[in-house]
Amino acid sequence: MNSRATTPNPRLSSGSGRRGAANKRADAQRNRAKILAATVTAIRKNPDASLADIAAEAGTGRQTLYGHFRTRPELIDAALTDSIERGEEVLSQVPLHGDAVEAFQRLVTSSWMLVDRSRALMAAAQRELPATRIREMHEKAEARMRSLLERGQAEGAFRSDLPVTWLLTTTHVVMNGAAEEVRAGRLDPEDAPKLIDAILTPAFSATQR
Amino acid sequence: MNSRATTPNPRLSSGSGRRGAANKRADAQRNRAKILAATVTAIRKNPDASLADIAAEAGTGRQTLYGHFRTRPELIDAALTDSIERGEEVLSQVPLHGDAVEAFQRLVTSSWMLVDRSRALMAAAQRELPATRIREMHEKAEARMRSLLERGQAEGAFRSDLPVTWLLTTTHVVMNGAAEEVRAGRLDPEDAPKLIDAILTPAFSATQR
DNA sequence: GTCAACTCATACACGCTCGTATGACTTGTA
DNA sequence: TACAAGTCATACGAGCGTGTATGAGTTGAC
Repeated sequence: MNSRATTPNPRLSSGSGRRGAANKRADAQRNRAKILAATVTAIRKNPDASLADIAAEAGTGRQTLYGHFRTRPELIDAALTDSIERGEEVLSQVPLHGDAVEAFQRLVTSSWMLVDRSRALMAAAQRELPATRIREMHEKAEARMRSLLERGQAEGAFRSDLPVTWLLTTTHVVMNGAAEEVRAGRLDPEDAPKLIDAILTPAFSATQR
Repeated sequence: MNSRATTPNPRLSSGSGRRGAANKRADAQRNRAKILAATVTAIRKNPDASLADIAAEAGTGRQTLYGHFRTRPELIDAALTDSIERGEEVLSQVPLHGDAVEAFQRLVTSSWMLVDRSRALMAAAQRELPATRIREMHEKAEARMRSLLERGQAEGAFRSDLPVTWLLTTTHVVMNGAAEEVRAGRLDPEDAPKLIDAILTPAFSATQR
C-alpha cells in the first residue's frame, strides 16, 4: 500500500481524505473543471453530444478528456455529481424554519433555478446512468424537500389526503415543465417561479378540502 | 400523371382521397399495422431500439420494414400519427358539455390513458422529429383541451390569473409525471387519474383566490 | 392459374462514436 | 533548472445503426 509516497504533500488534505482528487497539478484541475462545465453546455446545445463535441466545447483535446474520465458514463456521472454538489451549496442556505408553505415556496424557487440549469444533463444521465445512481445523487435534496412536506402535513399546512411521494413528483414535474417551456422560448425565466408557485400552492394547500 | 392507372379499384375510396395508402395488398396492410404496433412496444421496452429491433418485435424482416418506411424518422412519424389518430377516436367521444370542471376531469382521465400508452414513443419522436411536426400532430387534441379551459375561464370555473398556455402545460406535465411513476412501478395505474385530478382541480379552481 | 405485389435473407458501403495507443511537446512544481 | 505531470495530434480497431442492393421465394388478387 501507499506506493505513491514520493510526494507526501501535506499541503491540502481538505475535504475527503481521498488522495485521488486533491493533489493534481493546478493545470489539470482547471482542465477538469473546464470539461465538467463544457459537458453541461454541450449537452444543453445538443443532447446527443459526443465526447468529441464536449472536448471541443471545453477547448481541449479529446485525449485530455479521456485522461480525466475513462468512459462516457463516468464523465456524465462526474458532471452531474458536480452540478448537484454546487446546487447543495445553494439549497443548504435556504431557511426552512417558520411557516411551511412559505419555506416550501422558497425552496421551490431555489430548486427551480438549479433544475433549469441542469435539465439537459439530467436527461442525458437518465439515459446513460442506472436509475439507482441518479436517485442516490439526489438523496440529500430529495430528503430535504420530503421532510419539509411532511412537516407541513403534520402542521396542517399541506393536505394529507395524498402521499408525500405524489406531492414530491408533482413538484419535480411542474418545475421541469417550466424549465422546458423556458427552453422552448415560450416562457420568460423571470416568470417561472411565480407560475410554479401559482400551481403548487393551491394544489398542496390543506384549506378547502 | 396518373401513371399507375392499371387498377382503378373503385372498391375502397373511403377516408382521404389519397391513393397511396389504400390500395395495398391485404398482406402488406397487415404487416404495416404489425410494424406500427411493434414500434410502440419495442420503443417502450428500449427507448433506443434500432430498426432491426423493431422489425424483430414485429416478427418481420428488416427489409420488409424498409419496404413500408423509407427512413427511421418516417417510421416514428407514422407510428405517432397512428397512435394519435386512434387516440382521437377516443377523445372525440368524451362529452364536453355541462360543467367545465367535470368535463375537464373526464377529458384528463381519457387523455391520461393515451399518454400512458404512447409516452415512450413521444419521447423518441421528440428526439427524432422536428418539434413543429409534433405540435402539428397534437393540434386537434390540444385545441380541444385549450378551448375547454378557455370556456372554463370565461364561465368563472377556472382561475383567470394564469395564461391558458400554462394551464395546458401543467396538465401535460402532471399527466406525464403520473405515467412515469407508473412506468417506474411506484404508482398503480388505477390510482393515477385520481391523483392527477387531486392536483389539477384545486390548482385550476377559481375559488379562493 | 397467372402475374404482380410483397416478403425476406444476405450482403455491402458508409458514417459515427467509443475506447486505446503512441509519442512528441508543454507546463507546473519543487 | 530538472523532472514529473499533463496536454494534444494522430491514428487505429471494433462495434453499431442506417440505408441500399440483389435475387429468390411466397402470397394475395383478379
